[in-house]
Amino acid sequence: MKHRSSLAIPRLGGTSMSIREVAKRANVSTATVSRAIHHDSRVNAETAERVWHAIRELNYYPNVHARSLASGRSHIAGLIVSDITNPFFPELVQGFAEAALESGYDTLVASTNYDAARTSLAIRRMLERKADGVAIMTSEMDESLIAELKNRNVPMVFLDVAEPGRLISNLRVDYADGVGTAVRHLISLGHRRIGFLSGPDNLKSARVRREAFLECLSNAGLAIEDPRMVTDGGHRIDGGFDAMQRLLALDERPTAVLASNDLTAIGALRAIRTAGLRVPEDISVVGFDDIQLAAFTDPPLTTVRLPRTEIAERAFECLARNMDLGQEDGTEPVIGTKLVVRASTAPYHR
Amino acid sequence: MKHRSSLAIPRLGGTSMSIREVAKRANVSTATVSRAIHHDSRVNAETAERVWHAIRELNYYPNVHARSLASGRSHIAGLIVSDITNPFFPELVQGFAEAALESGYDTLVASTNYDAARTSLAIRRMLERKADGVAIMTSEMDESLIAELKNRNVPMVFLDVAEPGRLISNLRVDYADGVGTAVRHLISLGHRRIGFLSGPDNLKSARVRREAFLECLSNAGLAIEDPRMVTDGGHRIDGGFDAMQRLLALDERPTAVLASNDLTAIGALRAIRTAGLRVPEDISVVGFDDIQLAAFTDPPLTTVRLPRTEIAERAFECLARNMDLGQEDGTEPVIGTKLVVRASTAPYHR
DNA sequence: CTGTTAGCGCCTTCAC
DNA sequence: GTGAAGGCGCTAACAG
Repeated sequence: MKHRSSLAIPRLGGTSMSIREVAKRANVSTATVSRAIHHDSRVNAETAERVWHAIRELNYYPNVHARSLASGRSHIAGLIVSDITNPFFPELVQGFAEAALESGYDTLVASTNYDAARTSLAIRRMLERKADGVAIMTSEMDESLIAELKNRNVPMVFLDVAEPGRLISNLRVDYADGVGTAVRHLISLGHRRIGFLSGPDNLKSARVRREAFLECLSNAGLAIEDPRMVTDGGHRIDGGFDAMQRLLALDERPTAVLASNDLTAIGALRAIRTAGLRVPEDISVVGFDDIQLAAFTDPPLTTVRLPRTEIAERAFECLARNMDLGQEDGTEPVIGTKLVVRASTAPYHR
Repeated sequence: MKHRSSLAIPRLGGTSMSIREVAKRANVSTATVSRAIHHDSRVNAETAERVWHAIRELNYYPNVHARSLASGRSHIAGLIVSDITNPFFPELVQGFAEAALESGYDTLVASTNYDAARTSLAIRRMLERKADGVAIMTSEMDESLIAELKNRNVPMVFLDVAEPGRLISNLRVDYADGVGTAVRHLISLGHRRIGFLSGPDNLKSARVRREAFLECLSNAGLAIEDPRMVTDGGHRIDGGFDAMQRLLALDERPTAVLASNDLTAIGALRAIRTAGLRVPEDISVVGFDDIQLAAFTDPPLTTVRLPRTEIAERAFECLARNMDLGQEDGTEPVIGTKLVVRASTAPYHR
């Protein structure tokens, strides 16, 4: 019989005790301990109590790796985001991780940095760690890697970029509705010349918002003539700043602008003030997302709230449906938005 | 001989191929495959190449759980933060995760939400997942759980709250220096009545900043007479807003204020503007941290930069030192700060 | 209701 | 330089 040398020097990671010692202590087999831990109804209540007693006494807890290996389930939920540094994501991560935790899952977060190579890496890590399900909350996705996940029957949930299918869910955000509400809000305030600070064109959600904006204006009989009224703000503060400056330089500058996200709107706020104009007296500004900061800009930003915590929770629910409930089909919950009126919008007055 | 039923229905998580199939394909034993994977110098170069070829052909990658189980190392680095939703942390998480990834570690992030119970839970999870090292970047720490990590020889690194020791490192931020630079900056601009928006008193780093402020003023012969010039902003935007209002209500209001963090400063900015005053013309404001947002407030915030990415990288380095280099002692790197002068400070003029 | 036992996939000593 | 084989800690048949 071979023994792993029982080192005198404590090796890193230390030595934890195993199910066997609990078994010995409780005078049962390891199988029974395992059952007791999993609250298997077949074990005698008294026996179970004895086992739990031993567990507590020994301060034992299971080795998840052994468990994963034997059971084939890792109890890890993957979450892939674009950039945790973008204020949109932390709440998403938090909400997801929390929901996961409640169901006994740890969350493995990966950031793609909007980069294809890192996206592959992220998915690779999910595969390696054998994530039981993966939420992909980014738009840059690598089809072949996704296929790999699909092949291995890993449930997935996307944010607005996929069709639901077997083990694949999709959260559908009703951007059009959000944009519509915002535009109608501006129109009802008397604005007629409304500009749009769009997001990156390769972002589907950004395209959807822009299209919705255009359509909405057109429906209201306010179709845009000057194409320069729609300009790219890149979904970032500096981009929004530059884009707004472009709008301000127009002969007929807008009396109100809608931004594709809050960061852009914040940049716009600054550009307007830098130009010596006031918000909302001279120009009204509406954002999109309602990041925490939006309530604290100057003036506080009127914006369309995208409920990130709800998105996170729904996303996990979709996965849990497949992971824990044994369903094989995907779903497509719709995520609503809500206009939050603060102080960056006001009635038009010439 | 018993077989695990080879299901017709693909079970979740799918079936991945194992080292054995690679071995077969490369006409070697599993041991050799294992060695090749780990670049063990004892394997013949040609053999190794054959193995790698097979690996690529089969698109094989190792099962980390089996690996962890057998090797006793999880290649997981734990990171415990207070609140990922606080703008201070995302960059920290990102920097840490990136550094970890480069060394082949995945990061397990846990959020304590400033709550003791959740802190225990976080540490418990680290233990369960057998993290090879844990960075604890929060101040609420549970001594007994920490002891548990210590017992199991899990390397740890703290941010400014612990003494270094065996397998324990500590990052020491030179807050005093940062505060000093900021105060001297204000003094050199001619300010004499300087207020301080402090942080929560139970936060060691907040206390250090306040003490440093007091001492610095006193050294400059500007010791504060009115205790109301130092008031708690709670390290949050709304707290900063309220705190600043209190300062503004003073008979002799300050001509400049230093905030214990940027969030507080942002709240102060708003309070000042709301009161009809201007920054920096009427009051200068200095923040602390230099969160991304600081560059985009109005006016852009002069602040003391706390290099979060550097902190993150150093933290991982400390762990790696124990995890990978086999060192047993801890270290205590000093993290410097740097004054970033933007537009929220200006010379005093009556 | 409980015990026995064969793996899960990999690493690692030992023998060749 | 390579192979054989035990064991990491746990789960899940299967047998009682």
